[in-house]
Amino acid sequence: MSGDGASTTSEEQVRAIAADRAAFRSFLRDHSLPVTAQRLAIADVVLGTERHVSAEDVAEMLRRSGASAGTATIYRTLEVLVRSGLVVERDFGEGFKRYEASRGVPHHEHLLCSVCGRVTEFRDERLERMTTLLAEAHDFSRQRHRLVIYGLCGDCRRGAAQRPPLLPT
Amino acid sequence: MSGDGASTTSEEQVRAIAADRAAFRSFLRDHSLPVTAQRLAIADVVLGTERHVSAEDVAEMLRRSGASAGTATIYRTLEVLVRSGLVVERDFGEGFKRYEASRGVPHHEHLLCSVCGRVTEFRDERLERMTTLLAEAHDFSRQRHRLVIYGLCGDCRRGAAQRPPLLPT
DNA sequence: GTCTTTGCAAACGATTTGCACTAGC
DNA sequence: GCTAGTGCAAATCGTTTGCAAAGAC
Repeated sequence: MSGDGASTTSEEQVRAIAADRAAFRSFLRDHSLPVTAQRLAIADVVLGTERHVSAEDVAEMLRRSGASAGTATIYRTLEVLVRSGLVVERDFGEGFKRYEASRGVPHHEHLLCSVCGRVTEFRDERLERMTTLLAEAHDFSRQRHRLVIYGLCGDCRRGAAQRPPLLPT
Repeated sequence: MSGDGASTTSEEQVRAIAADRAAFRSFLRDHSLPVTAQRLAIADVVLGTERHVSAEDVAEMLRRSGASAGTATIYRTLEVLVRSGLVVERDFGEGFKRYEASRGVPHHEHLLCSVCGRVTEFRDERLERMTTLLAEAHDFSRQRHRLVIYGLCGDCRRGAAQRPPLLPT
């Protein structure tokens, strides 16, 4: 589980991404949904990055890769990706949604850098248990929870990256 | 710290609310901001409830109390209230913001009922410490955090309140 | 060929802003 | 009276939807 910045794409990740792409094609077929060039291009972009991308990021990344798709198509395809379970929708209270390849990874928390917008993930078992107990203590049945820690990432604290979130390579 | 539902307004709360209203007037004077009827009406509504209200809720509550203010004024006044420190802005990822009287209460977490929209607050010291440590472990300087636990409140679990969030009395 | 997707443009909901008018102080 | 606030309407932003043309199977 790594951040949004450095794209240290390991052998293993390459395999995981390829698997996800194949899974999406299967999902489309299994649900009798046409496999269109746009859907594949959008899936490639979202499944191919570690980043937590916005719909606008996706449009930008498509443009860079030569492909393109209308705004409506991007949103509609992101919805399909979410339904397929390959992508998770996130709302960090920034005024827009972000989408993250789920990679079959269990629930995890997020650190959001207030300066560069970089998102880092981490998982903590104690937190899982704690939220269940806290909910119970207040007569709630916990369904899910969301923890976001806002702060400065290492780079920004050291004055390195004062720039806006870098789009992926 | 109680929920949004039952308005068990205790003696102490009445005093706290009165104090907040006075504090807002002082804030306006101290900053050479005109004390207008609209500002006071909006402050009364937001400071006078335990609920986490949306801008629309405020409009509705104003209407009920006989007062009224344009949408723009509501948003502009909410901003002043937030700047004064008497009110805190919240985003639970619902597509709109909520505002909560801060009452000088320290940071706390929220439980949000997926059925009736009720919000319950709680505070947990371990969580405060834990988030700082978690951030450090990932080379982040923690500024603040936000935890929301989504689930079913007791009433909704028992099938009691299937209705939308009740506006306050 | 039939049925779904696509893309554009219009529609949306929450929030913000421009500007003539009104009200604090 | 001078300055700041108010209200309305228009504008904005992210996202959704209607609909004719285009593409998957």
